[in-house]
Amino acid sequence: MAARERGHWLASRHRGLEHAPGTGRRAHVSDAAPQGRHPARRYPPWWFQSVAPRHAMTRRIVTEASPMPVTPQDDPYYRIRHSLAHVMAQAVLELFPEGKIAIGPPIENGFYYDFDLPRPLTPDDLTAIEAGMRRIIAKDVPFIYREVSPDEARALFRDQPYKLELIDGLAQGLDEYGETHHGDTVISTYRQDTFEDLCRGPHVERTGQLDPEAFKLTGIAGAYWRGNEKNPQLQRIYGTGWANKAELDHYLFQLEEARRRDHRRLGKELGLFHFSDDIGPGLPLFTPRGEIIRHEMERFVRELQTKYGYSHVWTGNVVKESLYKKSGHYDAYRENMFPPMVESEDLVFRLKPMNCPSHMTLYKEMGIHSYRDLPLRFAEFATLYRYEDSGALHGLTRVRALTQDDCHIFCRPDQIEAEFGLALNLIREVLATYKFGDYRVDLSLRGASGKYIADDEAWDLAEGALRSALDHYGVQYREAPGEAAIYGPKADFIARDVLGREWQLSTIQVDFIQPRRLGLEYIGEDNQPHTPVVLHRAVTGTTERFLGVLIEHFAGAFPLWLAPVQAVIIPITDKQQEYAEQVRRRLAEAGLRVEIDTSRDRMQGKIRRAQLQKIPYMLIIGAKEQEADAVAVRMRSGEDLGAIPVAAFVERALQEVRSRA
RNA sequence: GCCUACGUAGCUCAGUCGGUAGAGCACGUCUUUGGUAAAGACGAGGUCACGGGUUCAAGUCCCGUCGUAGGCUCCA
Repeated sequence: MAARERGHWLASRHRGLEHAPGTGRRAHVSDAAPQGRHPARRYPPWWFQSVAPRHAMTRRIVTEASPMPVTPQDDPYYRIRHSLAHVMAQAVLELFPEGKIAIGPPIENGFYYDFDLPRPLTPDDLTAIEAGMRRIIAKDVPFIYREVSPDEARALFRDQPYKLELIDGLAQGLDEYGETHHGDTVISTYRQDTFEDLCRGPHVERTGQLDPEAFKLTGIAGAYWRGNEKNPQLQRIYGTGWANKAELDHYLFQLEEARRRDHRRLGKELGLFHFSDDIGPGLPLFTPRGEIIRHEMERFVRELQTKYGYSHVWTGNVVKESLYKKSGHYDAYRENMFPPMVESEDLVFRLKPMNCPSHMTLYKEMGIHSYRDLPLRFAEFATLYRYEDSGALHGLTRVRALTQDDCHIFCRPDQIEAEFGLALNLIREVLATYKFGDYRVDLSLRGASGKYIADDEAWDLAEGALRSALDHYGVQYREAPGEAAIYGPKADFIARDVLGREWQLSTIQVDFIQPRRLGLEYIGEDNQPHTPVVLHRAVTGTTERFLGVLIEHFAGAFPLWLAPVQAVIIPITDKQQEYAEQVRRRLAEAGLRVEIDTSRDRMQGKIRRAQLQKIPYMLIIGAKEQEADAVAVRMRSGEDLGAIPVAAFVERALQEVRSRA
């Protein structure tokens, strides 16, 4: 059903930009059924994969063609987790002897197994299953390997339809995920105790080698057989498994830390935004404090864009539906647009789900363009509206009203490399300011499939330009064949936050197709009309989503320039009220966001509240400070700077704001 | 959209076998005027998401709707 499958030229054109860059949430290594065609990823046990699969899934917006399986070579926990999956399957079958088993691989942090069971599982079942697993472990039975012929395998699993399907695939040289398998296919099984499973291993030698205190079943979820929504939905049980209890505890602690940083929780605690049933799902409301952060974020990108030679345009929020019929979005994107506003049969409007048709229309309306006028860089911070599936909504990171820091660069083919480099620099500066020091770049290229627009010359030109720009700026990148947009290659910037979770933030895409389709032109040196190239580019992606990421990245403790309240004045007694107001006015006039805590609490209470609100500076004012025209500065870190003259504090704070430190 | 669970005061949560609703924080009033993470007392605050149903009686049981959470799918 997806346009991409129909091979429409627009189908993946917006994968990134028109779709909030980075909202793309593709399968993550730990969750979806492995597809087995990605290179193995190596990681130490305490690296960022230590975040729970469930969290990782919602947080890691990494663009992967398909999830990468954990493989025995690169994961010391493979045997433990794979063995736990088998033990769990045995425990489940002991409870449901008629249950059907599907697949159960090890994943980051643990394992899962998919079942087709006569009734839905409940959390109580998990407890019973865990108990069953411990009994099996206590038996200390061996894992026994054997190879079988396809016919033997079919006989062995005659009551297991999912296994039979796997066996048929194996017999045809496919692996267990239906992918082409390299080398000879050997059908093998592992048996422990009463449970024998189709499996290539490896496993631990005996169940007794599994620590009964080092695993935990973490959740029940629906999952489609082989990840295809047309297939029956199975019940998946997730578990986490480690070498010992200390490791499990460490992992659970990290989960707790991730929960503590959850932007939905912090957004509420810090009073930044709300969702309301009266407004609608996926439509966030920003409080005065939340709006300040949005404003500062946009102001920062706007300032930089201006410095880099971008101009800003405004194309509104409502567009005639007919434009999207011309651009092709109507067919490819209709499902994700809010329903039409019908004035008459010939006059139908839509809320704008992406900027590019509007920007390209503006380009045309502005008259005939000379090659000398290019590049034209149209940036915009308009809010777009997309009717996301209800099940896809998630806090600020997946919303139905999203504000992109979007830009369309109209240029000549020979300008692509320079424009790419310009965008690259801009992105690097922005990410550095937000303290995303660790990021990587995926260069998404054409794959073998036929979904790409055929124009080898244009593709080669675009790819060459991207490569040389990346090389020129010394950016390391990983090639991702088959990940390009249909109309051209792109570069996705994947940043890692302080917890090591990855987020696709920025993206730069090269589009040779849409400008042609919408009839854009410029007059070349040869006095002939030419079609410009359009670069789609986003820096932080969308304000909403990036704010969600920032909240988690900073755990709500924003740097001074972003902090909604930069300083709170804490008078020790009522006698300092007047002086406090005087100080407040001086700071406000200097451009600082400052409040006085006028509550009747004692100083300790006011400090506590300011700490919990993660306000960068607490300015304590008592008789001594009033005497000295000073404030006693306590920082959010707990550090006490002692009494500082008001003017000196203003200077210090302004410097910190200006440098966006 | 699909699977499962959840929805009780502004927030975080308790509420047993069906018998007219509870705590802490926040909020208000009063007392306390304080030196770096919570002073004390009193008070107000709920159509138990919404709509049906069963029952003498529903926060509690059943059905539907909406929303949220964790996954799956999607992400053009």
